[in-house]
Amino acid sequence: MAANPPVHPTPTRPTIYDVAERAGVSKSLVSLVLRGAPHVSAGRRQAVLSAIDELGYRPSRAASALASQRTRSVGVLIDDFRNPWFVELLTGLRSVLDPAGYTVSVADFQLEAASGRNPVDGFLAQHADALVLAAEPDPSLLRDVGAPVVVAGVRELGPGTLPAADVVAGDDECGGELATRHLLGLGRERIGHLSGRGGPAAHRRRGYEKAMREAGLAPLVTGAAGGTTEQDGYAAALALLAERPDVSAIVAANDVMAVGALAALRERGLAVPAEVAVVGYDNSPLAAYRYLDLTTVDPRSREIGAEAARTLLTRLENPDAPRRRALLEPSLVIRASTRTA
Amino acid sequence: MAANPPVHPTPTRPTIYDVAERAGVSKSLVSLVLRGAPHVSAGRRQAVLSAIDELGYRPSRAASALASQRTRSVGVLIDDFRNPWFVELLTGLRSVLDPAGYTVSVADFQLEAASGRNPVDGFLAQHADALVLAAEPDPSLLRDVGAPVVVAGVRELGPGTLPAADVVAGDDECGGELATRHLLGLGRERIGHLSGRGGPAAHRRRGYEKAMREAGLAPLVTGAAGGTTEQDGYAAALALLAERPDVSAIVAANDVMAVGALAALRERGLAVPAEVAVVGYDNSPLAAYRYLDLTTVDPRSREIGAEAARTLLTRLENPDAPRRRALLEPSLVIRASTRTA
DNA sequence: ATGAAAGCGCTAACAA
DNA sequence: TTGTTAGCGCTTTCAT
Repeated sequence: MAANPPVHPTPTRPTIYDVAERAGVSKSLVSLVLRGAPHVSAGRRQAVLSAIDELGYRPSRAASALASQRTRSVGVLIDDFRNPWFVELLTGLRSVLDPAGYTVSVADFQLEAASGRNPVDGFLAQHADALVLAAEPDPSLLRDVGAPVVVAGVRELGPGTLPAADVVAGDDECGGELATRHLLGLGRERIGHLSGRGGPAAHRRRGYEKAMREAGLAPLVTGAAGGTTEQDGYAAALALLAERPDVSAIVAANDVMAVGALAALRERGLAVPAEVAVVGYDNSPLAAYRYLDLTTVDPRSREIGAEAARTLLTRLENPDAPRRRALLEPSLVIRASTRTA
Repeated sequence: MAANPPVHPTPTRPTIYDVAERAGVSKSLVSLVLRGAPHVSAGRRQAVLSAIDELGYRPSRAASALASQRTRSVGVLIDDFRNPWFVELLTGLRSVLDPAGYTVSVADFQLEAASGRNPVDGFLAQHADALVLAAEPDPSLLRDVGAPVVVAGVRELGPGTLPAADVVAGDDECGGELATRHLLGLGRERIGHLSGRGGPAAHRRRGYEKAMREAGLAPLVTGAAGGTTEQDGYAAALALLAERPDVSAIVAANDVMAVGALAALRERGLAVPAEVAVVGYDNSPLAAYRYLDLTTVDPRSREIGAEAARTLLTRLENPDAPRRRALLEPSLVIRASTRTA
């Protein structure tokens, strides 16, 4: 069939060829200018730059990736977009990846899994140069990852997983201790803990238990087999109150669980912090809401992100460097939920 | 120079060539199998499939994008990762884009802007076939977007922007009315509104004002020049209370602002909902927290996402189809913050 | 139903 | 300092 002449002059995007022609140079020179090569004469560089501008040229990542076998991009796998702790992590990551010329693309583990896709595969198909895991993924997802992986924010992966990955995380055990000792320092002794499944929760729980034992007190944990949402926090708090109606303080495995606990306490007519003090974990935006004003452990997610990025860059330069494993020390943010007069 | 033999057997990923060789067919056939072409004999198809499996082959998106000039990917630009309304939107988008074989990649406008990058450029460089804007972006970012754009969730762009974009959004004006009429139906008459900058807030405000006028009441709006965060909500609520200490209900431009208002009301010793009823907007996860239990307008973000995706697919098939502009009707979710008795 | 061959837009030696 | 020249891995006519 005869092709109809296109109605609009085919808006095919300009290539280096077009730029080169317009600037009166070769494509290689254009490529050099784009990559900021050092030995290009000012005149030619300027010519190329204006040609780029006039044509509205944008380099094709696909072509560049194909030719160079690298994308200068890193894939970041977030645990769950609904838990906004990742925003700070991302900010930290970008603060070092951006200046280094890397692009970051993010995906949400929950969402991907819900679609029946393997998010790691997705990044690999996109030729991400490296992966950041801000999640505790199923080990099976990680077989044959050819790219360097940094686990950020989660202290440990399941047994046998990814021995080669670098890890940059908050010291959750220390954080659990910190929260508990704060409460002990306030004179509270009947301190319960709301926990959940998964590595981070387990470490936080361990910290709580350690602090309790060292104070000669018996730990009391609920919810350890459940999830870590607001609803789970609510349920775990009810369980705690049922088992020990006289609790005087609660350490939650994260901020949203702490909010769930607030609801349970209100239902039982217990005043916070007067009768029961509450500490969360994550220092999420939630904890700072005036209406909640939650004391919380700050894992310093932004710094974790920055450090993870640095680790990544190092690993990219030197694939055989020894495995890195950094634990950042958390700090405590004291707010109204533990402030007694 | 003589190439040193690589220390590790170069772990170069397999290509269609490798697959073809192993399966004893041509590269073209492999490509056909990958694309699910109809006229391939079962035997060869099987051979190719097992070769793929044995080799752990993953197609290179870069090569495919370059050769086919399409990526089957759409870029989604989120307003702000901190406001989790986008999660439902994304879920809706993916519910139709996934089955259609499209990949979605997301970026956060705030984060990108903070890095001094143009997020739209980023998507374009990645060869996204189309863009979804779940934000109200600066018009200047959108010059020369060669790809179809669908604006999702935000009703209107600034003047003169992107006349060619399709729009799928919630009817925010209707939502504002809905919230206000609900309060009026409860017998409240001294209803104030907390507003903020930007299109969505403006529409919601208009709905509130309309409902008030139709009820013969004088609207009272604060915060219209400010932001839309929890802090802004707190400040706007204080301003409202200063101007009209006897308010009996508050409509907030979104859920986080409503939470800010709760704090202000508590500070003033006003009981919710007994003395002051509060309505939010977005039906975000926040509103469902038991401790907050906020009546809120549900824009039906998931459906907006699905509809936006359908619109996108249509546009991709037919670039010259007439511009689409759909407004979904919001509904009200009634919770404790307006439940009297 | 299957194969051959010509690119897609760019990078990276190498040559000049 | 700049130009030439091969590909990178895949898609896509066009033959067969």
